[in-house]
Amino acid sequence: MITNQKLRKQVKDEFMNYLTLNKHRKTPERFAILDHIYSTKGHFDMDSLYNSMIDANFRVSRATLYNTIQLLLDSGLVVRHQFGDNTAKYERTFGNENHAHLICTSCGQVWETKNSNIFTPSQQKKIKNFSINHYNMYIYGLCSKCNHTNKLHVKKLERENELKLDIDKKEKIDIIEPLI
Amino acid sequence: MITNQKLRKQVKDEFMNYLTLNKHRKTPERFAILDHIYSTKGHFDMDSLYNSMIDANFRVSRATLYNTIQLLLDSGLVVRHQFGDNTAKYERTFGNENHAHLICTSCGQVWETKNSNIFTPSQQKKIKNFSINHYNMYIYGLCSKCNHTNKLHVKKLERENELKLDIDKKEKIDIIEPLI
DNA sequence: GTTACTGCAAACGATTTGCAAGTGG
DNA sequence: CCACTTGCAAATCGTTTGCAGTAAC
Repeated sequence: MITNQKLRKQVKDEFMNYLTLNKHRKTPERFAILDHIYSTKGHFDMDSLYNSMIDANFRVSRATLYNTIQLLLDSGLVVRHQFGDNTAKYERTFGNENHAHLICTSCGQVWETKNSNIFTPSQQKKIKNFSINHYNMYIYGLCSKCNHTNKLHVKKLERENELKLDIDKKEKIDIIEPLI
Repeated sequence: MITNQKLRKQVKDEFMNYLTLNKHRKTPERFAILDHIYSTKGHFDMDSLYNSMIDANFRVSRATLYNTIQLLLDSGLVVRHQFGDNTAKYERTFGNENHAHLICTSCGQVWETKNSNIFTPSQQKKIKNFSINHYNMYIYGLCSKCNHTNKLHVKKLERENELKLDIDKKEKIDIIEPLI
């Protein structure tokens, strides 16, 4: 288990290399943003990053945040997600387990799977003419709470409409039954 | 092999059911939009959908397109993607092979894999307390063209900087070597 | 010193919303 | 004929950009 202190040093070195190689300047803002991102786990958006940096008494403009996040994406230290809404979410690349995202289409909450080895090396070999850097997997469905509510809702609607769902619809609903 | 004619009828019936069940009105705009989407394959965004409907001599407002696409998402007939940029892309759910998306982080082009059975039933069982409706897989990396350009670029930068990449960086670059 | 970077505010563009007119049930 | 839906235009909101001042190199 790598310590957070060590990880922060490693990614700083990595970023330093990236900036040197690509002839970008090493400003305090850039390292502060990287370090800030790597001092917490989980997802964040630009607004929460901005607020959390201000709260930590580090004055930085939104323009600089957007500028820097692009460098972090390019250097592979941060990944970008976009779930249901139109606000981009970001996540540090290292120090997180390999995981897929579970997005509830009803309440919008996002969960993560633990240690999902969905993408094995043998499967990677199948993909020709493309060199993989990283991947994101988004699984849409209903969380247990919404699934429960939804089933009651569908039943209610069926009754109200005195209408039976056709075969296609039935198959679809079968798919979204809870998996033990 | 299902004919496109038959598929269009099926999804229309499905949409009809959805609208009935949820007490939404069956307007000509809604069915025209669905049918328009299911008469072509591939990705589209709201702007291209709007223009292509106008070209097909069907006057519809953007407000109605956004309204209707939400119903189509809710009914599961259309899926939404958001790749690198901040424009949502959409895709019809049925009549497409099960595929993952390959996104080149350099040129931004998007490819699809054919018949990728990445997500097997046994893997689905691992996910507890979540009922899966559908999933999207986004694989980021470099297409063969950009990968070639990038390797030359990195070599050039290394020479210019008289700098060897450290171990971490080396490992990372290994990952993005072409896979046969 | 030169040039890239920062911060600010204004611009941008995709999406959403308010409201009057239209139409499905 | 009621109220949901459409179309239009204005509003919204995340993100990008232009520009003047600042700092990395």
